[in-house]
Parts: sequence; structure tokens; C-alpha cells
Amino acid sequence: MRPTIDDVAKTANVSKATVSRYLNGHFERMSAATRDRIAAVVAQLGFVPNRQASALKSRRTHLIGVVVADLANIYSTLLITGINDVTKEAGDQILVAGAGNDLAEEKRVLHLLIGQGVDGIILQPMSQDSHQYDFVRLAGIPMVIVDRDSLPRRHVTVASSDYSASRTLAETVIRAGYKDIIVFANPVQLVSSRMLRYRGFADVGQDHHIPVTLLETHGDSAAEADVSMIGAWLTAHPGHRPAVFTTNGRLLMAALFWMQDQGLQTPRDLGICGYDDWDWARLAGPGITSVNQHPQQIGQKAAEFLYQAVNGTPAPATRIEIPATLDLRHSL
Amino acid sequence: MRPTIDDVAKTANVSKATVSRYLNGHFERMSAATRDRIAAVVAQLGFVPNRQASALKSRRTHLIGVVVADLANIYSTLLITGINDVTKEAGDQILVAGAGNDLAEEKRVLHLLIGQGVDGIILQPMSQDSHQYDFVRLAGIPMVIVDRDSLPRRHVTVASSDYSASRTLAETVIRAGYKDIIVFANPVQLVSSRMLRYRGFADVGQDHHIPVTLLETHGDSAAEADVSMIGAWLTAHPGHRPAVFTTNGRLLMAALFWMQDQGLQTPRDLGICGYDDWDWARLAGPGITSVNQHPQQIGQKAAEFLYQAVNGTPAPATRIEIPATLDLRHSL
DNA sequence: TTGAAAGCGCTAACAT
DNA sequence: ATGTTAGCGCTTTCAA
Repeated sequence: MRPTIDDVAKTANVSKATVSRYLNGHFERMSAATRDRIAAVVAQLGFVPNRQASALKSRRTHLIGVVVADLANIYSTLLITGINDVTKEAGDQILVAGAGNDLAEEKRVLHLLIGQGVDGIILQPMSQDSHQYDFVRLAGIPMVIVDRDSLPRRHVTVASSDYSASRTLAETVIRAGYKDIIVFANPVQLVSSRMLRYRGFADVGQDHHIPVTLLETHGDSAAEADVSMIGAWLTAHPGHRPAVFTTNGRLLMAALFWMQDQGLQTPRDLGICGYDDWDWARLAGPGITSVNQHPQQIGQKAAEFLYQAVNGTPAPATRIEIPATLDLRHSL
Repeated sequence: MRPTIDDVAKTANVSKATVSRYLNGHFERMSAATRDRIAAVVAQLGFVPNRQASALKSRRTHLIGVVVADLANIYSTLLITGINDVTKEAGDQILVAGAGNDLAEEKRVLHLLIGQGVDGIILQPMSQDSHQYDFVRLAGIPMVIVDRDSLPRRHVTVASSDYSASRTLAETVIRAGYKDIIVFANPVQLVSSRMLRYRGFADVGQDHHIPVTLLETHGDSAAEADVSMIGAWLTAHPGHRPAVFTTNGRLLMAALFWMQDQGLQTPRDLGICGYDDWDWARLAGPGITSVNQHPQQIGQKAAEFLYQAVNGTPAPATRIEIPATLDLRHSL
């Protein structure tokens, strides 16, 4: 069906070894004649070398594994795009997998990736305990962590400047005159970036003696998030006009949907701002003040660090921060 | 480094063949004792079978290739999510690649996928000429086409009901009283789905004697699209209040950004509606009437058809339509 | 400058 | 119920 290196060798009247050299660009001492002859045959036969076979011996699959918490999240899309920018230059391919926000599922797919012999892995980790990933290290597979910390830090970690960006946003909120702040988040203990985003607000609130209320919901999608908690807070505090900060784009959207349903307007009835500005935040209501994490850049950086490790010169396991930027609009 | 089947065999005091049977679930006639012994050793050694090696003999890599026109598009994300829903059940992995909206690049990545020996490919094709993909057929790799037609049809094609959904939307526009319709699109000749979306409007416009103007732009992103064409039309037709239909989500967003910049409001100054409702359309302005293609469903269906072919019983090469749905809001 | 041969880790007849 | 053996398609010494 697909021609093999043997077919090429025979029709070109050379040995497999020579064809292999040709394929790998070892032209140093190969007559131009053979080179051209092989080239012709390769083209004529439409020969595409089988990487499975070559990987067996060369120990390079040219596959980079990417595991994200949730495939459907736009963060993932942009992250993957950034990674792809780099892998494409290297002529490699990416194997993507979603962990479905579940540690066991994440473990399963990591094993699949190891089975596929990926040259390296980029992981948005479900667990903050890096020992969960010891088996990857044991398999000798280079890995770079993105978005969230997993400690003790065993791998280069590329993430946004969650804490400082949150502080900046919190200062902005307070400067706008709000006396109450609500942080609407998924459980903050579980994920380091959420915690940093919350802490940024909590710390700044404390500095200014402004109460910061944490409202945690489990629902991950806009539909599942329990936004009514904000409504409950509002009825419990009549006359107050709080600023709501959401720790990710899905929750931002959930909150906005809910406000729309309730006939609540921003900034008239409450202020709102949050993480993850995928452009649409500019179009919603009067424009929502939001934080852009630049996931594509995070992906690129992560891939660059990964290649350093794949090529045998791993960087020390530190946290690399990509500065998040704040888009000031009119929702505060 | 990673243990091999040989290591397992030796420590369990059995032959590689027995271990292989164990790994592939051929327990039919294997003593429970050996089974358990092997299980123990596998766990103890943290053995993960090397799929490159197994693929070499078994001709199954458990890899499904996915090639989308543009990785960063949300359509791609949702499509990939849908595909992953199905591949995950099969224990397979997906190899994703973006064609960067370029035919040559698409060809390059298709070759990479073939080199990786993928069991099948799902392609959102750059070319409407299916002969461009003959080399994939020649390599004997099952393929399913999504989103766009490529003719003559050689593969099952899964797409949304572009033409009928567009007609429905066009009827809605006309029923709302608009006397002018502008279709804002990327070049329609190049991609079948764009063409169908345009034709839906053009045909309905003709039925009702309503002029439908096609404005084509090359820019693909919201930033690059030349929205000023709409402005030019507006100045050329003072007093008119057209309905603008955009053929994809990026152009919808581009148009909305532009309107925002111009201080134009919908539906006051013009009506607007378009393809690709990724939830945010509900939040923009008064809510934008838009078409949801359900790309995740398209991905699932495509993967199901692909597996039929991979498993030796390919379905006939027909076009399968996933009904697009219309979200009526307040922008018309 | 080129070839021969061994082997990467696994699977699948064919034996036993 | 288990083992032996011969590859799968490449890469890579080592020779020539």
C-alpha cells in the first residue's frame, strides 16, 4: 500500500542505508547523482517515511503531547495555537488531550501520551501536588507546566501574572468608588491560579478596608454556574452596589447572562469585571473591563522551554510569568 | 529507561507473547494465575506499552488526525471537542493540525499525518477540488470531510445545513421589513459553505425582489476585515437602513466592532445578523440574531463515520447535514 | 561514497 | 495455556 524505504531503495538501486541518509539530510558524502536519483524515486512513488518505524530506533517521535483541563475552553484553543506556532517550525505535531477537569482522566491521557512516545508534554495540571506527575518524570519525558502551579516545582512553569494583575484590577475597582467587592469563582483551593486571583483582590481589599466576599460555585460552564449566589448577596444587602470580579471567562459570561435575565445593568446596578477577555467582552453591555492573559504567548513560551528540555538542556524549574494586560472599559 | 515488554516477561517468568496477549486483553485461555502475575509486574514496573512498536506490526496507531483551516477559530475548538468525545471512547488520541488557511500548508500537514501513520483523518478542506486529496486515498487512509464540500465527493462529508439555514434567516430579515440586504463575506467562490450561505440570501432576495449586495473582504480576523466597505455602501445609499448578514463569527465580530467605533446602533441604524453564535452574540448590543452550527455535533458525527471506515465498513460518500439553529434576538 | 546486518519493542502465526 | 519465531520499516554502527 504505502511504499517503504525498501521499495525506494530497490527502484533507485541503492541500499536502504543510503535512502535513510538521504531522508535525514546526511548529504555530506553522497554523490549528487544518487541524491537526485533517490529524490526522483521518492517523488515518483509518493514515499512518506513511516515515523513509527523511525521512532523505534531513533527515539524521536516528533510528537508533542498537550493536556489541557478542558478542551472546549477558549483558553485551550489559544494555548494550543501558540504551541503549534512553535512545534510547526520544528516539523513536529501535537497530540492534544483534554482532562475533562478530572484528575483520573488526566492521568489516563498522560499514560496514553507516554504510550505514544511523545518527545515532550505540556500540561495544564489538575493537581497542585507535583508528585502526581512523578510517573512522567520516571518515564524520562520532558514536561512543561502551564497556567497553574504544581508544587514542589519540578518543571518549568509558564503562567500569567495572576496575582499582580488581580491586584491592579482590584485597585482600579476601589478607585472607582466601590465599597463592596464580590469575587465569583470556582473553588479557589483547588487551582493555584484561581487562588492567586482571589488573593490579589483579598489583599488589596484588606489594605483599603473594603470587604471582599468570596462566592464559590462548582458549575464550570456558563449554564451550570450558580450565579444566584450573587442575587442572594444583593437581597441580603439592600442599597449596596458591589463590584463583581469573576475569575474566568465562563463565569464572567455566566454572570452577564444572569444580569441580562434579571434586568440588571452595569455599571448602574453593579460593577463587573473579570478574567479572560476573548474580544467579546468589548461588545457586551457598555464593554466589560477585563484581563487578557495572552494564552497564545503562554503556549509559545511553554513550547520553547519544552524544546530546550527535549534537546537536552533543560532550564531550571522556575515560574515564568507572562504579563496579563487589563482592558479598561465601562463596566465599573 | 522505560521498561519494555521483555522486562515484564522476564520478571513475570513468561514469554513476551503471553504478556502481549495480556496487554491486548486476550484472556480467553490464560490462567488467572499468570494474568494476575503479569498484572502485578506491569503495575510494579509502571510499564506502558510502546505504541510505535505495536503499530509497526498491528497497523493501528490509535491516532486520528484532524486538520482544520484555522486552529485559532472557535469553530475548530468545538469541532475538536466533538471529535475527542468519540475518539476517547475508542481509547484513541487526536493529532491536530492547522492549515493556516493555506492549501500548501494543508498539504504539508497531511503528509506529516500520513507519516505518523494515523488510522484516519478528519479534514476541513481548503480545496473544493477533491483531487487535491488523492494522495491521501492512495495512502489508503480513511478520511471524512467536514464543514465544506470538496468535489467530486470521494468522502463522507459532514456539514451544517448552510443553504437552508441561510434561507430561513433571509426570510426572517425580509419579514422584519428590510428593503436592502448586504452580505459581508470572505470570498465566496473559494469555500463551498460560504457560497451556500450567500446563495441562500441571494435566492430568497430574488424571490422577494429585494436587492442583495455581496461585499467581499479578504481579511480573516476581526482586525483585518475591511468593514469600511459597509460604510461606503451606507454613504452611497443615504437614507437606507440595510440588514447586514455576515457569513462567519469573525466577520460578525468585525462588523460589530466597527459599528461600535462608528457609533452605529442596531437595529436603529442597521440590522445585523450572522453565522456563528458562540454565546457572546447574546450579550452584544441588544442581542444579535445568529446561526449556531453546532460544531461539536459535527465533530462527533464525523468521528463516528470515520470509525466506520477505519473498521472496514465505510459509508457511501454522501453529504450529511447537521441542522443549524437560529437564535432570534433583537438586532433586526 | 555506499552496503550489510543487527536491532528498536511489539504482534501474530504456528507450535507445543 | 504458553512459548518460539519471524518480521513490521526504519536507523545505525561497522565494513568495504
